[in-house]
Amino acid sequence: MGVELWREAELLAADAVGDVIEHWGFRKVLGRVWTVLYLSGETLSASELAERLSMSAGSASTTLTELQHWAVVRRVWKPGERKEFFEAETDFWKMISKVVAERERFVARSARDRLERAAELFARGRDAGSRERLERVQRLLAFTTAAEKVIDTFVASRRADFGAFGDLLALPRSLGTRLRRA
Amino acid sequence: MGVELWREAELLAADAVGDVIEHWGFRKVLGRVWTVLYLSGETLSASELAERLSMSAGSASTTLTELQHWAVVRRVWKPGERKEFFEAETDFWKMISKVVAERERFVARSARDRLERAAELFARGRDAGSRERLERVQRLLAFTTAAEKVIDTFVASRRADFGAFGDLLALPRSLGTRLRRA
DNA sequence: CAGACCGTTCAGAAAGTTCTGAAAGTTCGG
DNA sequence: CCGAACTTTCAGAACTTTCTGAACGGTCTG
Repeated sequence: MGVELWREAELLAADAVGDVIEHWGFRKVLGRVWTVLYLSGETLSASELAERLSMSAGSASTTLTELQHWAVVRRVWKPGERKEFFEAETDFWKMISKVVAERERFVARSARDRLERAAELFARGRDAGSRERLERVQRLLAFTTAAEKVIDTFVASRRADFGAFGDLLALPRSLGTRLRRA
Repeated sequence: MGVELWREAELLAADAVGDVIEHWGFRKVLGRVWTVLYLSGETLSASELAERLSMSAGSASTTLTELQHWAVVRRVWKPGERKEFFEAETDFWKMISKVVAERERFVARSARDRLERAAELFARGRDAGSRERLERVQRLLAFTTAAEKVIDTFVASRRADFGAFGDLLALPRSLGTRLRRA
């Protein structure tokens, strides 16, 4: 009877965390599963988790593998037990630095690659449009470089300073303004 | 003839930025439209943008309104012109602080509200499961409070320090360990 | 004040994502 | 090596998000 009460509360909390996690670009269930594990304070089996969150065995398997990949959940072997058990990681820094190091770095990198290809194409053009755009795409490139630097610093020191982005994107005064001054 | 060349490059760059922006939880088109505006360096009309990115007039309208909401694009009125024109915001800080202040704060807030309701429910339970879970959900609450503080500091100073999260979630030694010690 | 022009809205279409359930795969004890 | 216990994989279903295109409403011009 007491159990019904906290099961409801557990789902409420799990869903709240699920939303935050979804907002960070992951699936909601990832947050829900982690939360149920965290609140339980002990290890749980995949089937137990599937049952508590009414999800299929398949989904539980996929979700737990993914959580493990992000180092947010640990697989625990128990001697004598056929099933595998899982426990929540509680070191937030471990979790977030893995995500930032892997995922954010990847995004920044792939954006930079593509911007570089675009820059090359602009550089080939002889017309005014290409020349102007080349200059601006180079600003975007400087921006990705700065972003990569912030990511590295963050992973190393747990701090991020966005001051450097200040006016990286600002465009030089327009031709009209320049002429007026001269 | 020169134009064909840079139009392709422009789409490449726009799509690269689109991916980054999507990764941040917005629609890809938002990034694409901003990029075309940024690279062009001048104001463009909604129809011009729709044409360059092969999107419908409806989509262009919705997208531009949303970009404006995030203060990432400005609407510019030109005397004598029937259409409205748009230009890209280039002050990165303006853009990101608006997003963080509005969106991240909202997420943190709503997660906290729901965790508080869950805590109340756990507090009502008299059994051991509820008591243990109450303690842990309180750690999650402390976490959201810390997160809200980081957000405020970030908006005010352009810097974020995640050090405080360190061991906020860590659980006390388990019963077994405690007994072994005593 | 009729018609062209422009921006917005919204129902339904299209595209994209996530989940289920069943089948195949793996491991282990007997 | 058989069968039970458990996990993984994946095709298709269910759901969610995003886009299109047509209709509407406002505004300017001749």
